Amino acid sequence: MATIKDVARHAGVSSATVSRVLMNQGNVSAKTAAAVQKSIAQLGYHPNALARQLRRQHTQTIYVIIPSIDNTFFSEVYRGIESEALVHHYQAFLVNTNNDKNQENLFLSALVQKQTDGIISLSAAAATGVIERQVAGLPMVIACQYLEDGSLPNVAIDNIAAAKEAVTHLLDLGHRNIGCLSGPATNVLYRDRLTGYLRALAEHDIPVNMGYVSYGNSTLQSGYDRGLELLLGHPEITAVFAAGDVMAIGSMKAARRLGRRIPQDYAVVGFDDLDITRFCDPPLTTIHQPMFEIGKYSMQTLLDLIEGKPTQNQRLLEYRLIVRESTVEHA
Amino acid sequence: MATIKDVARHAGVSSATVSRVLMNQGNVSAKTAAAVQKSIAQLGYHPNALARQLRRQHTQTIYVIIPSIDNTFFSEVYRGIESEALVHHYQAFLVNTNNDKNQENLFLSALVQKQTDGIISLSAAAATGVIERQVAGLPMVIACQYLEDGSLPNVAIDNIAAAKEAVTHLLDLGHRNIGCLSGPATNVLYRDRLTGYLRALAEHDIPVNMGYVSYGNSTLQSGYDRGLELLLGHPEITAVFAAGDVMAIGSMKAARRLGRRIPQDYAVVGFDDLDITRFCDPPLTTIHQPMFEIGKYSMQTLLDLIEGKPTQNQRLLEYRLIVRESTVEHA
DNA sequence: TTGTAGGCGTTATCAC
DNA sequence: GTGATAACGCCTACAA
Repeated sequence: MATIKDVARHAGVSSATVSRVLMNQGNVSAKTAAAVQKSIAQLGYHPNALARQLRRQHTQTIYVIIPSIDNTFFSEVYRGIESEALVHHYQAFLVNTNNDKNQENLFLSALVQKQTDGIISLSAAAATGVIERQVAGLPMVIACQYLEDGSLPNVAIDNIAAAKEAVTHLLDLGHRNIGCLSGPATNVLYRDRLTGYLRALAEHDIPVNMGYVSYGNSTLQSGYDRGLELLLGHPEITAVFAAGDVMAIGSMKAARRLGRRIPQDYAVVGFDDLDITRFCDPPLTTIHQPMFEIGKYSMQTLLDLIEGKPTQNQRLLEYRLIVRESTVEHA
Repeated sequence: MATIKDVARHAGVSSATVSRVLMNQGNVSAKTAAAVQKSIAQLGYHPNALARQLRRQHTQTIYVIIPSIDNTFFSEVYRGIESEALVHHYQAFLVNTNNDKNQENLFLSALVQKQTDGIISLSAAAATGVIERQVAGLPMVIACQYLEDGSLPNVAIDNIAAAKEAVTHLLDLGHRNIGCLSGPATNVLYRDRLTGYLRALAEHDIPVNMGYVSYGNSTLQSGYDRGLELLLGHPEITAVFAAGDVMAIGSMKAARRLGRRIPQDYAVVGFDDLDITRFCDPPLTTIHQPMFEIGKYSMQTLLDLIEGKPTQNQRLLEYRLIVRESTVEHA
């Protein structure tokens, strides 16, 4: 690989001059500039980002930590991040943790070493405390999730309220035996949504049957498995609140398999409003999360952090219930 | 951020010694090693990867270029790459081009500058020639796609043969008016699948009606839109071959909207075998691609390239037709 | 307008 | 076993 010195030699100037034309920071005669450009082209020279960043002490780079790359929810959030990053001339890269706490830790530590300018994490699996110690001083924001001690800025929606609204919708339709397909209890997000579910029931004086709540892992298969169990174990259930669209869709297949018609025999409401919810049969009633905006605001917050500006520690965006055809009045 | 010098000073040794314990490369007395470790912990020192990589001239890092992060097909391929990378102590990062040729070019050049050890691209949108010139010498392999001049190693399946098999399945069921939902004609992949479609028809002496083929962009919405058009413009069509599951699923909604029953009135076959195909209604007949293996072999090929070993220039993996309930004998 | 030189944080090669 | 020291490729005072 050609270095700046090679270019300098080739153009018969000093490396300082080459550097100047590289950052086209005036102070170079048009003539030398042209010569240098020519040499650059001829040698196929690319500046070495490692050296440059080492020297400049910043990278114009941020990394996004994603818990599971195969959930389109995260893709959409990421698109928001990316678009905002682009505007500010930052390059966004991605890492995938596969929902693995160790992976997350590993990446966190790798990223500090990589001297990136900042991190946005869509995961908060690693223990609180560990995270902050890892990144010690490196700008970082959490999106969609949050740390329970509130130590890192985060942007998300109010998951408790949203879940409560979803379940209330079911209650308003007359359902009384409502199942809950939750995610791993280790995840604040799912704990919050479960809380919302419980609160909605409480407000309607419906006694809680913990046998009605099942913990999956937000895959289609687990939505199917847990959904099947739920229906088999508690056939009196007429509606289900799934704490994620992916599980909701999995559970719809389980219901079909048992001969339940959706929504007449079994109403289902999801969470997230993934694209696919408009295309499944029937289209899914769900909570819409402003994924793109979450991404965008996370990036803005991160930029503020990077630039040392004061930042809001928590930003809650608007969600809304989208009623489609998977829910209907209880017969 | 503490540097190696800070640690050295704190432990009362030279930075060379600290470096030695960092790479625990013997030649350090147990006692000093312990002292150094202690200082490292106390100062919360993390080696600066930039400096290290600059010095070492390699990064133990590879980047994967993904055309659209929201297609779970790529996620699965990526998982294969990642798992293989892990084994060989490489860190895999991701970049997303949003199917944008300029983005792809931009990233290519950014990655060269980043001095990454290698690139796996699941996209080949940038013009042939441009790509090679960009990466000039940097190990790179293409997965799922390929360059038409064969200049970069690639691993994929035989898309022509696979598409032909899918369409032949439809023909064998007695369908004669078969639509084709293709992707952008600028993409070799979709051109290949279209070729497969045409060959199957030719082999059965079915005259081709180019009005039966429609070009979408592999989103659900576009599957729906193009599917609707197709059915509206050519109601005699009884089956469709979609060159991707995502479009297939979109088109199923279009068919339902027009009152067509799947598969009785409208048979549909997809391509890829995404997870979701097992969970939609009816489950989708499709071509299974060994996504994880594609990823794994790409990474292996890349490693060979990095280590200067000889590599196969093209590796074609096994696909297979999975018949589910979205296709049935033509009435 | 241009060149010289020092340093970013490491590691590797020498000596001792 | 340990410590100077040079170098990786670049940028930026400072001089000229």
